[in-house]
Amino acid sequence: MPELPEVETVRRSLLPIIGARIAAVHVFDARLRRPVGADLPTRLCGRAIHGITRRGKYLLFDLADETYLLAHLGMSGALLLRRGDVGRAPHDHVRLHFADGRHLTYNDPRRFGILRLGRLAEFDELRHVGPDPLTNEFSLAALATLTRGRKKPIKNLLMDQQGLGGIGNIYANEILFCAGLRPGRQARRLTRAELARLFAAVRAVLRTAVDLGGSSISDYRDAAGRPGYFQLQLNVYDRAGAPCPRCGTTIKRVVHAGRSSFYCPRCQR
DNA sequence: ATATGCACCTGTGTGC
DNA sequence: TGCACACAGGTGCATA
Repeated sequence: MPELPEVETVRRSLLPIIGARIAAVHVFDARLRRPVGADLPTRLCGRAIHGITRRGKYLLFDLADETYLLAHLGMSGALLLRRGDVGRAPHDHVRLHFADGRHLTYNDPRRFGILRLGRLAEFDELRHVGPDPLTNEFSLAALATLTRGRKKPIKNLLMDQQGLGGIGNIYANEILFCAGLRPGRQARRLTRAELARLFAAVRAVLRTAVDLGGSSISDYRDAAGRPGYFQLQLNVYDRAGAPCPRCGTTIKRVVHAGRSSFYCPRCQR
């Protein structure tokens, strides 16, 4: 479910918990991709949320004293901020209760997500997260460096979190449509002009998707339960057999490195 | 080093 | 209706 635009939308929808103090923690099921630490409740209780930042698809809750709660939503994770008695729904795994009566529930049917407490330097998963494509750490020159000498398909390079943090399968496909590039093109074969189009497309697609609150394809919601609207703007993702919105040619599906790629054979070269 | 295949887990849609 | 199978927003490890 969640790529950069969805995670950023969740982050923004969680900002109202800044300042809230954690009064109780319930771990219903610790079996996530990494098991939730048995000491999580003890270590969280009494702490307050001082800030929430994002690194690629990861969220970092600042708990002060150099301690952070690291969260990743995997393929199907959601964080829901509510108040009152809501019971335990299927796939509710962890719930933080705040002193003011609100509570934050981590729900994840596939359990590919992560909730982990520690210091920044302890989070080895963050070492594989490259620069954020929406900041000025990312530039045309940086994109050119990333692609230099790389034989893999440009789509898989865009999805490599070590190069750029936050692009997943939906947005890689949409970015390449916007840039007019086939997903299977070898990264090192892109011309200067194509790299410039690609750079602009990364920025344009991700910014628009954040503005629209991400893509709600089946069940993605932000922390307040609101859906995103970028799914209404998808040009190629999951549209195999349907007409290209620009030229009417039938959208094709191929597989690159085990992930579905969608493209218009006429608009994308 | 680099690129791919597969496993992890549950739900959903499709075809027989 | 039941069943088998393919596929799904991600990542990390094993393998060439």
